[in-house]
Amino acid sequence: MKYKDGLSIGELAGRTGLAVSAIRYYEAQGLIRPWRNSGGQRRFERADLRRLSFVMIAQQFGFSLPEIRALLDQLPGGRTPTAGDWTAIATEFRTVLDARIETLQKLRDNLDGCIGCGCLSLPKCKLYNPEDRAGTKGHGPRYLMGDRPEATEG
Amino acid sequence: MKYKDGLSIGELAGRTGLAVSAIRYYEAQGLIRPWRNSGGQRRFERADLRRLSFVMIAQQFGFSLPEIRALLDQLPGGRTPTAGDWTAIATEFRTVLDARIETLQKLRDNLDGCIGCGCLSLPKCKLYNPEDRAGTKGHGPRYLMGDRPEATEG
DNA sequence: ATGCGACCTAAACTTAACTTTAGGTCAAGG
DNA sequence: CCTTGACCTAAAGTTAAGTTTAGGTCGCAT
Repeated sequence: MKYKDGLSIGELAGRTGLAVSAIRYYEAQGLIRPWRNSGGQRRFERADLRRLSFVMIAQQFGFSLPEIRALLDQLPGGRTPTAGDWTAIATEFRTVLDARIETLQKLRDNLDGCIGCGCLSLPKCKLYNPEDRAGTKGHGPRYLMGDRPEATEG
Repeated sequence: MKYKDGLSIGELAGRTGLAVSAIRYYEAQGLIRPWRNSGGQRRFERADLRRLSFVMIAQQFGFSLPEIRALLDQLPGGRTPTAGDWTAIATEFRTVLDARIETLQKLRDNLDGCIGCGCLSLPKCKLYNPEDRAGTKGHGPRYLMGDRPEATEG
């Protein structure tokens, strides 16, 4: 198959290491927009290799497909993205990554403090709601590593 | 209800911020082992507050319930865990955390390099299989951010 | 002793991110 | 022309980590 005709889904799968079914799923989620040839088969641009690779990397960082889609939607619509287009996204990406590293470091430091003092459950323990990730379901506050501040220890 | 009689599941839920259904689920997964009163209702030790808090923290760090269970299984069986018992687990925990932070930093640094050079898809890009988390399903290697090393860029 | 909220079990439902299956079509080689 | 593997769609299945529902029981205050 000539490059001008685009890549088949199997070729894309071979290049990226993704399963064919996963690529179809990504299309259904709006992460990628192949066109169809006369026979109804998907055809992809070479730039889609980069798009899919970005999806894979972002997933490793814990991004959900909708989040990744939001990032990809910033790429230009009418033309093949340039290195500059990708750099803009990578920069945004990096900001999130920096924040995540910082959060982990803070958590680790709190844990260090708790190892040192052996508390791990008392109100003075700093491991209270360190990150809001787990509390996003509307269940109210969660009191970590033991009792609530006003509770007495038995 | 007196403390000697243990805590009810509702009390435990109120203290930890967890849903009652979640606590029952954790029991089903072997993370916690309440006894039953004469009427068949669950009764928990106060030490279980700490156990559940640990579960919540470990989840924030991305641990799965089976992984958390493996950690908790290291606690002594016959007696209430001491601060020292918890410290041993927290130390192990910290090791994993350090490794995770280091991985993220490496990834970020690779991303930095790519922002600088604008490659983001060429074989020289370092963002190849940076972490094995995504590749644990037996799908073979995944080639990130574009083409495989031997592929020609079009 | 009675009513009501807290509790019980079992089973079905939920979401994300896919894979698998079933039944058919396309495309390229011999 | 014919076969065969790659491709198509739609729908059902999968896993983790729970929640929700349905139908009943417990326990405590009045």
